[in-house]
Order: sequence, then C-alpha cells, then structure tokens
Amino acid sequence: MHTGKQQVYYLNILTKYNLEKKLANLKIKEEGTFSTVNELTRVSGIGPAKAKALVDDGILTIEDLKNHTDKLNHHQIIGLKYLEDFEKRIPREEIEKIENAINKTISDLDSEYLTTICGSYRRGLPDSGDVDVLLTHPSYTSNDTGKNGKKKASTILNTVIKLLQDTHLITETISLGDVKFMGACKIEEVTRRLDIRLVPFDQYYCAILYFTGSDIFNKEMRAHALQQGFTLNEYAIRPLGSTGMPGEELPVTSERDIFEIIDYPYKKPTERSL
DNA sequence: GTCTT
DNA sequence: CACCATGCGC
DNA sequence: AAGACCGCGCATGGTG
Repeated sequence: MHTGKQQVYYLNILTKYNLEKKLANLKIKEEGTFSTVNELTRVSGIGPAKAKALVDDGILTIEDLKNHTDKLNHHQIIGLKYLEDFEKRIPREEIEKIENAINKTISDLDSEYLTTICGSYRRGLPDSGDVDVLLTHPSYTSNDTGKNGKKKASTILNTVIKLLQDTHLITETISLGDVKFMGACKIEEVTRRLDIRLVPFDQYYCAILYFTGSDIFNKEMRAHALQQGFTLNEYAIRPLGSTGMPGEELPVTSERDIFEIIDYPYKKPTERSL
C-alpha cells in the first residue's frame, strides 16, 4: 500500500519529466532556435532555459556571450572562461597526478580519510571527461543527520577544500555545500573539472559502486539485485519484504560485499565498461 | 507515458 | 530570516 | 501484451 503510493509518485515525476523534455524540444524547434540553443549550452551552467532567455535578449553566440558576462551567474562565468578546456578529454596519466596530489594533501591532514576517483578513470579507460572524487572519513556516518550532521559534514569538506586550494590544486569553485564540491583544478596547462563529494562512511562502497558505473552496468546490476529481492542505490543495499517494502540497510565493508549479497559474480572495475 | 522484452 | 520553486549538472 | 521504469545537491531568486 505504502509502496504502491510511492511508485505512483515516482512514476508521475518520470512522466512529467519526459513530457516536459519533449515539449521543450518541440518548442525549440518551432522557434527555429535549435542550433543556437545547442551552441550556448556548450557553456557549463547554461541549460535550455538560460539559452532561450539569452536568445530572447539577442545573444546568439558564444562570442556575443563574452560581451555580456553581466547576464551570467558565477557558474556560467566559469563555464565560459574554461569552455575549451572543459571540452577536452583528460588523459589518465594526468588524473593519476591529480590523484596523487589529492591523496598527499589529505593524508597529511588525517590518515583516516579515504578517497577514490570513480567514473571511467576507475574503469581503466585511457581518458575521462572530468575527475570525480569520493571522500569519506570514519567519523562521518549516515547517523549524522540534522543540524549536527550537516555541520560535521561541512566542516570536513570545507577543511579539505581549503587545503586543496592552499596547495594550488583547486583553482576555481563552482559550488560548495555541506557534502558536494564542484569546481576546477589545474596541474598542467589545462584547467580540469573536478567534483569532490563527501559520503557517509557506511555508505562509501555503495557510492563507489554507483559512481564507477558504467550506467549500463549499474542498470544491469540493479536489475539483478531486484531479482534477488534487494534494492540497490548509491546509498545502500536493502532487502525487500514480501510487500516490496525496503528493509534496513545491510552492512557493507567492501564493494565485493555488495556483489556477494545479491549473488552476482564479482566484476573488477575494468570489467564494468558496458 | 515510454521503453523493453 | 525561513521556506520554496526552478535551473542545472551529475 | 505486459511489466519495468523508480534523484539529489547546490545556487539563485521569489515569497512572506
């Protein structure tokens, strides 16, 4: 009963999203601004809505945009400034250097921090689009909720980010909250997109699994989990009761634990690029 | 409602 | 000030 | 034809 209601709720979100996407595309095509919108959305932080607004203001190209930076917010200014850089792929050798720099700085701070760079880098691919770092510390768990937990998280993340700024790895901040940093770093010539997210210690391996992907692999694994009577997401794996109601989060101390719980043959990260 | 099977 | 909606990226 | 699908954190601007 509760589950049915929840499913209907998510279904509505999904339906609404699909409809809006379709309507937006139709509208754009009708107005003949399709290619223009695409051009402006190359800038990180400019999506379909902002692009449309800019076009309405007579700003049609990236070149126009450079003369109207007053119409951009901080994210979009960074996106414009590093437009070419952010479109370049990052060789894994460079990510290895970034990884070393991060690990050195953070382990000097506290040896109990754990970091993992996920995404295609972790799957062993020769290059990636950005650097996605997962960060955790035993003192921060999913029990740390409410005002106190937020404060604990924000202290940890802010400390780490400040340190990485001091060592001149992080060069730009797009956004910084309690648990997620989005910004840029530079270790050679090109400025690279860098994300760092703080994850509760007990949810670390579910997060690593999720953010390592690939998307297709995640989908297959989630489907297998369901067959075995479990629900798996970026936070946790939980058994499903006879009603379909998720139970308590199962303890997980490695990525391999998750595979074993759902009786799915272990795949190394390099075997997950489906 | 759309996508997969 | 708190709270919410929207845009955006992942 | 039938069943699967199954957000969220942050910045910004608006409301009261």
